[in-house]
Amino acid sequence: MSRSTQREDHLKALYALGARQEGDSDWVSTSQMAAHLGVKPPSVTAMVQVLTELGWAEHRPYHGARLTQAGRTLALSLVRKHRLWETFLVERLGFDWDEVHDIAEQLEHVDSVELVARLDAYLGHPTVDPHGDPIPKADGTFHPQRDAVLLAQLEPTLNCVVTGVRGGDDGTLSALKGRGIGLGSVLTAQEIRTLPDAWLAQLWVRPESPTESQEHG
Amino acid sequence: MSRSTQREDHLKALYALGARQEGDSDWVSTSQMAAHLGVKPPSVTAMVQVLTELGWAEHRPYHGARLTQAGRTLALSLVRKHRLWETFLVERLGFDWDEVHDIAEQLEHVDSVELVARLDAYLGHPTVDPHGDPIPKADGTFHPQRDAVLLAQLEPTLNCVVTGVRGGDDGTLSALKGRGIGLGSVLTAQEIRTLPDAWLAQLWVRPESPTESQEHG
DNA sequence: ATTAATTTTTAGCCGCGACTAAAAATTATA
DNA sequence: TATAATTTTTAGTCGCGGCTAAAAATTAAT
Repeated sequence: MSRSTQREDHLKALYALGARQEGDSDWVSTSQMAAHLGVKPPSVTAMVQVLTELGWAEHRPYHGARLTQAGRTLALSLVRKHRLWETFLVERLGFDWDEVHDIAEQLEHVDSVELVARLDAYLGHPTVDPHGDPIPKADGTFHPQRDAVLLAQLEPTLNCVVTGVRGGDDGTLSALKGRGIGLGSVLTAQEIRTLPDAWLAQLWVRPESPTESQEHG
Repeated sequence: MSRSTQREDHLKALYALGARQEGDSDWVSTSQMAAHLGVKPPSVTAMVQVLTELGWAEHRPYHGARLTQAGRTLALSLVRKHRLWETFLVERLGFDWDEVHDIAEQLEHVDSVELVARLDAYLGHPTVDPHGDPIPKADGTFHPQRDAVLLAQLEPTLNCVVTGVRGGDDGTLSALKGRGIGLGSVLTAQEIRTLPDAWLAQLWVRPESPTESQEHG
């Protein structure tokens, strides 16, 4: 791998752990990042200092790190690549949605703007990936998830349709598949009560009326 | 990039520089490899020793290195991945054949046997890549180039059809494109006499009768 | 057959990105 | 508020894969 892969992974971790918005309440601790990346905290401290020198992050010692605007833009381009490749793997190569994360993790580090542009066009400029997560546009903007809420926040009398899975580690994804739950799955209010608590904070759903049911294609 | 990318690149260099066949006349010098890879000879010596420890190469000091059977198998799988990705980039994403080398160079290091298998199937199990080079099968065997000869060896009265380009550096490829020469191009005997000498040893062609002409799709 | 020129290897160094152990700062508790 | 527990940073080391400079082997030339 190119030597900048590690930097990109730290940048993505910073983004993924909540440093998404501007503001002063979104600092991420080095130990959080370390846990996320599977390395030890001192390694993160060192890398965060590199990111700071590159102008991609700022670091308040003993307090945390967060992305600069430049860093956020870069992180978004990585997320974009990741989700476009996942879409390719599922829609064109026929992978299941719980198999693609590790491969996309490698593909996202391939460096070619032309490649990303052509892949995007080839896939028909998709706005969401196979997990239901939105795909940032080339300019860094999103099509936001419309009307979606986390299952934990759904009123307990409502049915819903699954529109995405937060996080996306393969363990959860294959567990969901084992229960027959995927993008577009309809969950009834009763059914929801049988689900493990851990999933309630991970499933994005679009609410429906208590009685209504809906097909998906 | 994963740390083994460098090892893979050295392995490919060893393969590319003629250590393809079994035998005792195909030793490759470390300086040859160094020039090919854009590094200095001592770096190659060190890496060749690593490959030797892994059982992928053998090294006779001051004489050269060559692949073991295991190393050759691995090198072939890299060539296979490279050429499958080139095929994808040209046939599916619409790249020109002179633009894809660097991108495929990165894609070939993505590690997933399942991905290669599915990509191969998606492309319809192609036997040659966009440069006309044969794509090794998963078991390491080739469909050999049928009836092809280098243009330098063609009898000067014969017309021919271009079936491949040896080497494949982007400079030559775009120069060829500038002259309107690509896979399937028909070259007449007169036309051939106008070509730069350097190309005669790089173009694979299938001979035709002196008068016959042929379409290509 | 020596000696000279070239090639290759060895020796020693550097930057990157991990690590452990120890020091410093912060947060929690008494 | 003073002290204890925790978190974070600093200090120092290591492996990888490059590098340069010097030594060793090979090849060429006298």
